[in-house]
Amino acid sequence: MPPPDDLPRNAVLVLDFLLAHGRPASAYRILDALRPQGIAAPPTVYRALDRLLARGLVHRVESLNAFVACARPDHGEDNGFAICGDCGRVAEFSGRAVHRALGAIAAAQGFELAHATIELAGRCAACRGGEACHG
Amino acid sequence: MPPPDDLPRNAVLVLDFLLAHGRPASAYRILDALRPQGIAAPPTVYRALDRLLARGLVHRVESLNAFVACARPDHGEDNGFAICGDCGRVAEFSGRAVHRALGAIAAAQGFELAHATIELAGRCAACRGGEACHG
DNA sequence: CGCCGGGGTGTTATACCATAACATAACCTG
DNA sequence: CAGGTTATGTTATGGTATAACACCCCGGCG
Repeated sequence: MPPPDDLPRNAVLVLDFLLAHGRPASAYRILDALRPQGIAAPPTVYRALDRLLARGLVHRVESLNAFVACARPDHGEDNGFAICGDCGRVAEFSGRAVHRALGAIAAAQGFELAHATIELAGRCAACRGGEACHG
Repeated sequence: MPPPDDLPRNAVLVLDFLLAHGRPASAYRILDALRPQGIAAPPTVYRALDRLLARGLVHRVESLNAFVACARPDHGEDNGFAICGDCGRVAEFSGRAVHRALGAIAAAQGFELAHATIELAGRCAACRGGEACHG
């Protein structure tokens, strides 16, 4: 079930902008860019982004508080980004690649690794066990 | 050169709070907690956090916009966090562990993996080559 | 002593990121 | 047409982060 192309108008506007932009953009940057097309307030942008995120057509880049068009929508869910501090472009790589070797990824791409952020979200063993763990 | 303990007063207050807190806290959460100790404005907290981050005594958790005391300051720089969506606690693991197998980490800890965020920051091959790449 | 300098701090104001809450419009369907 | 659903518009607000400037303490030094 590939993502159907029946995206609402605003989602299309946002996605087209991100694709043309070629690097991550903050929601407010998107907002400014789309004002001429009638987008006037933050919630409009965030709603469009929510749809696109749900379809896996864009990703959120946590360390930038920004959003980027997915380079390869056939990817899995847990992707990585190699974020260039100079040009702001990102190289997206599959989460499976992480199983290989994180260090090798950077080296193979000629990427000078300054900092890696790795975050897993879910539920810990204690909480899965049904115990009250908020103490 | 282990980090000397000559931390300024405010950094000590923030670090002590984070250690006692046992999980990530936002800067404003810290601010609220330390008002009784005379901390009154955001910049005070952020300055203290900057010092602690520089010494590796706390880490920033990007996906939460929050900060957590480093569980093991002997770690390397690029650590990962397994963030429990229920209790908010994080398990910190060494970046080297990522070289093993990300999936195995979650399974071994009994952590139910909902989402992984992997971000590398640095400079891409193009920018390292000295080319103008901001086009 | 008087001067200077730097680090740490305090304070105000502001910019940026994100969402709650509510109103409206378009559309399909019975 | 009535009623539901989805998308959108609008206002207001809350959460995150930093710029800019003033102040104080303390130590070196003429």
